Amino acid sequence: MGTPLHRTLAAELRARIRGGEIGVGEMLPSEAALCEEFETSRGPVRQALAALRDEGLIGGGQGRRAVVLDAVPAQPFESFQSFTRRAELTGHTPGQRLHEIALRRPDSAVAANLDLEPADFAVQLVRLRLLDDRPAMLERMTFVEQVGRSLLEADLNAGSIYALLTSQGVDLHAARHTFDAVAADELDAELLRVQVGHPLLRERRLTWNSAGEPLEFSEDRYRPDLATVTITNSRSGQAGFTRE
Amino acid sequence: MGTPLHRTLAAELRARIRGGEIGVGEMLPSEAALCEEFETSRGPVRQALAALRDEGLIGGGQGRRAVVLDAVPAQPFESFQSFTRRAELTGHTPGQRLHEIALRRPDSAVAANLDLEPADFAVQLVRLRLLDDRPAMLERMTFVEQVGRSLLEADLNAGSIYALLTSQGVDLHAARHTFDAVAADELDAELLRVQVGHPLLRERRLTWNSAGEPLEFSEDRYRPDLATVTITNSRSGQAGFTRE
DNA sequence: CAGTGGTCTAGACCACCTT
DNA sequence: AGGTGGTCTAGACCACTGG
Repeated sequence: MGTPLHRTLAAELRARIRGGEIGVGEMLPSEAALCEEFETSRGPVRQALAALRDEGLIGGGQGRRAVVLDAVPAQPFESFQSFTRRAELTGHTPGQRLHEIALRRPDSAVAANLDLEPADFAVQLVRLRLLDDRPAMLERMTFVEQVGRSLLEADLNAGSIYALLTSQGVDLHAARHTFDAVAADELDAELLRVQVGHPLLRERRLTWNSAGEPLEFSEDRYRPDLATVTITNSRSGQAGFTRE
Repeated sequence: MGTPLHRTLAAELRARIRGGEIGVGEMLPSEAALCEEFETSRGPVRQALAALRDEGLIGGGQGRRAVVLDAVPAQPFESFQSFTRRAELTGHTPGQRLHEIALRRPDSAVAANLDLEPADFAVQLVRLRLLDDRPAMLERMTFVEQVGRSLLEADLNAGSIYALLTSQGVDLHAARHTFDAVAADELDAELLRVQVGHPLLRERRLTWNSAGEPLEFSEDRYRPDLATVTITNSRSGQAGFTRE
């Protein structure tokens, strides 16, 4: 025996859900029907359904057929890191306008987060992000010089920085995101087209490689009427992320 | 039939572990032994063991006896749901002051999220949360009547609502959290001791059971100088949560 | 090697939901 | 009333772990 039957069944059902063959809100076949289709007994079928239930993919109850609750996205890390990816997942058109990019010594707070010496340089950029052509988020990013160098020559009005860096082999492995709220300053107000003092959702993010070395420290500010951050978590431990 | 046998078994084994009858690092009886002791077949025994495994209480593997890993599980889900738990984890002292609790028909937006009919009642409460005696967060919670009833008689100035509900067997299985920023309204300003219009971090949360039925819809507002939300995610998929 | 858990079968009865 | 999932039984074979 290779893979257990119940794992094969769970994978098959996940594929049908993800592929849209069974849409959100629609009912799964009954356990009896699945038994017949896969020529097996109820044991493996129920084990597979329990796995999907744990993942939050399906719900239901006694006497009722199981119902598809969600069609979970595949790559939680990437979709959480990349504004571009998230926008595409939620059906919006992402855009961007570079405001500035510079090679300079970052201020001491940023340097401390990136574990830099006072003399070290970093690549900093300010970029306005658009959703369906409306200004939705302002990002102030700082990359350690080694990683940021290539950005100086890249076309930053083209698309996702994360996709670019990953394609160049940069090992973006994990990140810590901290959320709070701030009042819009003058630059925020100008670029996001809100009043000075308007409440903005702030995300500060430290990204590091698999050796634990910091690569990026950034601060993003969201217009709350155009963009929010959503996290789904369940008791089984799985978590998924979106922003829209 | 009243309580299913596998639940009774799980409760009995939990009690033995929590009571120290089977210490951390010690082995559980074999499945066969448990079958004999409780005069049942392997089905219910395995279902009970699977529940303990889910809770992180026991470990083990093919060919090996199950081993007690911990007497009290610390679930990532719970630590993300519970302000009390998070405060304790970060070394702060949590506190709370109940502002009001009511049984009423919620407004239509809340009712829609909880999938309620216009005539349905729900339990709503407003509670100020403290960190080291300073007002840090204001929560406006709504529970479906079935779940919220027990809160009307509970001492809500005592501690965690999530711990209370879980101990009563309420199946809190998954949640979706949405973050943005809002300006403080008059109630926020009074209780959190900030100016009207001050930026606050807002979290809206929908919690549901494993059948996919909504149980709770809440809105929390954080003073950004006293409390933030932090999420760590990595390419390997697992995610962890804290707020401080 | 024997013991153990992982998996699967083929039934059965009950409680609940829909009709 | 019939369909459906929740639960339970009493077997069976396999893969892995341990002495």
